[in-house]
Amino acid sequence: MKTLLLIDAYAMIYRAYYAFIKVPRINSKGQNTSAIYGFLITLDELLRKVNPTHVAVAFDPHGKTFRHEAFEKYKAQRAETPEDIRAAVPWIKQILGAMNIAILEKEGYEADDVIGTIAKQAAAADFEVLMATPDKDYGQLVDDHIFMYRPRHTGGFEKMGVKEVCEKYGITHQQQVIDLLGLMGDSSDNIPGCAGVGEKTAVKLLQEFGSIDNLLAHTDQLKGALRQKVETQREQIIFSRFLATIRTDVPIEWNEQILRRQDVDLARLLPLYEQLEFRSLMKKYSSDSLNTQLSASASNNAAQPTLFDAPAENPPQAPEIPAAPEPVTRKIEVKKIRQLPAGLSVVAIHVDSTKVQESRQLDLFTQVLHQNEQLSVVIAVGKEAVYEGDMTDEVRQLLADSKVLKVGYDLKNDCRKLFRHGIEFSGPMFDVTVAHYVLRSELTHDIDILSENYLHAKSNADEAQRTVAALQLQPLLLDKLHRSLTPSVADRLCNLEMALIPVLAKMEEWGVRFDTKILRSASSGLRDETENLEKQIKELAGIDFNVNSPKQTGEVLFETLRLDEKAKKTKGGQYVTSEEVLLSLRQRHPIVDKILEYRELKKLLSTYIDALPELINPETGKIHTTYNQTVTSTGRLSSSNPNLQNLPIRSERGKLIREAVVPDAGCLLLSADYSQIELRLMAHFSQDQHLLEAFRAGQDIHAATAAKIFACPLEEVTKDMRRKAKTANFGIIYGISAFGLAQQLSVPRAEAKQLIDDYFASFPAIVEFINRQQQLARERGYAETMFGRRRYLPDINSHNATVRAFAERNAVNAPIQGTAADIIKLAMVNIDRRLTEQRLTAQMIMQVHDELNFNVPVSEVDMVREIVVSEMQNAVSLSVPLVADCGVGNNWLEAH
DNA sequence: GACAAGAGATACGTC
DNA sequence: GACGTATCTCTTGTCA
Repeated sequence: MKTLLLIDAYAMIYRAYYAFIKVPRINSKGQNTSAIYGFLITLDELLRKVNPTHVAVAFDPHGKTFRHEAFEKYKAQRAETPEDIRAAVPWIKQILGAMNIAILEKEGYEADDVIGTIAKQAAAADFEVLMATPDKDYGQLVDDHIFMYRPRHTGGFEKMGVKEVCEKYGITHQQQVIDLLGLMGDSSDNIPGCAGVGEKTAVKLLQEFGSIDNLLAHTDQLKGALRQKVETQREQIIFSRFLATIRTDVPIEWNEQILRRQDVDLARLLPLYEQLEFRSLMKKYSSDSLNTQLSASASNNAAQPTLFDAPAENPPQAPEIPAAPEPVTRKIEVKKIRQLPAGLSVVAIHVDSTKVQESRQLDLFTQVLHQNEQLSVVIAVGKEAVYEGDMTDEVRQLLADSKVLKVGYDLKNDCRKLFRHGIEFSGPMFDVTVAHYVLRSELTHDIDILSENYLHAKSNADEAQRTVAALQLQPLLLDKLHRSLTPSVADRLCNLEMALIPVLAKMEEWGVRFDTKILRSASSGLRDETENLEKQIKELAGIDFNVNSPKQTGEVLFETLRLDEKAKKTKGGQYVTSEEVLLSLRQRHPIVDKILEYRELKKLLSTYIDALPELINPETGKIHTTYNQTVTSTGRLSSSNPNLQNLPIRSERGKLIREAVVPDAGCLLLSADYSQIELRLMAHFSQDQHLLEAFRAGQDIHAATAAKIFACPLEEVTKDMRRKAKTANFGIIYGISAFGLAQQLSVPRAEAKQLIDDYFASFPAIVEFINRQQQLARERGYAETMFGRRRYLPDINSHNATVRAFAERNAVNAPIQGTAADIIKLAMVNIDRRLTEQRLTAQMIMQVHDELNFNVPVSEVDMVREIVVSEMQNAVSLSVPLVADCGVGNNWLEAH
């Protein structure tokens, strides 16, 4: 059998060169011979292992190829070939010539086209063809006679036929390599592919659609981001496929003779090796006769270099580097604060944080910027502050002056820093990000983006420029708010949010104390338990896998153990392994319960027990969360770093974490939460008589609902009836569907539907309320809270039923959830004021949507309780009582 | 090719 | 319905 070895020269040279990159081979003349040496080593290994009867090495020509003509930029952005590689090529060609190995190079075509064409010709002549190259695109050429011979990074080569290529890439036909590369691209071959699509996604798409053509014809079957990517990059994908396609019709004549392997011409070869100082390679040929040849030819060496003196390729021109633009430094005039013009009413404030962000040392500097006759004051904190001047009494007065509007863009943070230094910062303030949140809660409120959108300012501003931008944005946003919401509504909402800023700043700054002993002692025990469970899970599965990986867990449950033949899949094509699904499989296999328990413990450990102690500030010994005032679209706050609004409470083991939330020494934790605030609002908004009565009578609202739905006396309501009524109540608030309700209750869809029908029949006023909210949203394009806070719902008139239904649920939920948020915010502002007025040292330290928590000195408990409960209950007046329950304890769990 | 960083998906904690 | 975080998986850029 005749065997033809075809080598892709550049691909192998690159590979060889980088193999020596750490310890390059430099000879005594300073020449880097890594590429040449590496290539020869590889060539030698190939010849020994394959022992071909025929061999050829293909090079890319210098000029343009047909691909360049199709696409000008093709390979334009490819990094310049390293000079050492350029210089190596003429040497390698000389050496190949001395070895009598055919060099293939065809103008207008790349090496892979030449190899593709010759390979097909050779296969037709009954050769076995091995193509030595690391490039993936050669996969498309393999057939019964043609194989890839890919270098393995562990050493050696892998012979790949049709079967191996298909297996490696997860495709069914080797020709799909073209489509695969067209989608995933190939950086080494400069094929762009579809950005954002890599190997995994490309394989998935090909498995589903078979080809690029079919994929592009059915992009409507794709979802989300992927669809976007594919649709916007249609042309690039098609072009990438073109680039990835190797030609097999290059006009070259099949000439078996020149490919035949011949003896090495040592008389030519050894002098080359001598010059390159490849002593070890020379030894391979050492024998007496060879030595004679060597010494005979050595005398000719002087003439040899001339062959290479004129390099085939010109060295690359050093690209012209444009001079870096001079950094624009704006000299900022520094003035003493006492020079402030009289009658000033608006000042922009910013506490600088560039130098010493978290310093708690008292060392303040101020700077005054003039901007359009208005003023902004930049206060730098820390010893290395860049600004001149001292923290004067004038600045202190300014910060506390109730006649000066303080404008800024992250005033909560500024408040925190000043508060930390005992400097009062109060009275009218205007944070432009918060104002913009009131205007359009669903958008982003980043100061740079606001500046860009409303002031057409350039991005990458520094803090001083941002402060000035805030000053300019203030009247603009105020005007927009007044026009959009009416002045009275806008002022009321704005005042509420702005008044909340220093309250939140204090809450964050005060922080929450955690008993780390409780957490640490729980940690080791739970870790043992999870490790134990993990072992058991793997034993039950019979294989080793990562239990933390939903993907692998799904494969174990539904492929290895075959627990459910019709298992649900996610959008991404994986098995759903959510708690809900697992609960339904508990009876099928003992592994299910183990996984559920493992997940519960793992969650507790990684999200809370092990994470929280890390977030304790060493200076204060407390955890200082961040309350985000501008993220939710409903008006709620959110909490992050850490999120203290989702500490566990439901599960037995989770309660331990709330036990770790403790007051300071000499203090108690006081916890007050609104009772059923959302359902009370529902009663208020809908004026449903039964609900109103039940709340006025102080009944258990879920039991009362059950009595109504199931048409029985209150005394006869069972636990299960109450549970269903409770779920239905929440479902109504969230605008849940029959499907969702069925899932929540794990009852058949029909039963859930019946429950909803009964609920609506029992509470017709609620049905009217829901219809009214949705109708209003359709007409106005937004939903609105009692305080006038808006949530815009552009999707309410969407033609897509799913999208529209989501907006419709929001139309009901947003006013309820949002009004509850408005109410507790108002209560927070009022409580803070009362505590200050009465000179109490109790600290409001946490807000969890319908609940407030305080660190209270024992002596103040009664007074604080009275203030908190009355301010919460009297924040607004509804048609039903607004009830706040209050408890006190030595930890959060006890206080509940 | 190995590695790190970032993005997206999945799951799950709260109200 | 509203969130934030941990983890895994995949893509991409960087350094060889």
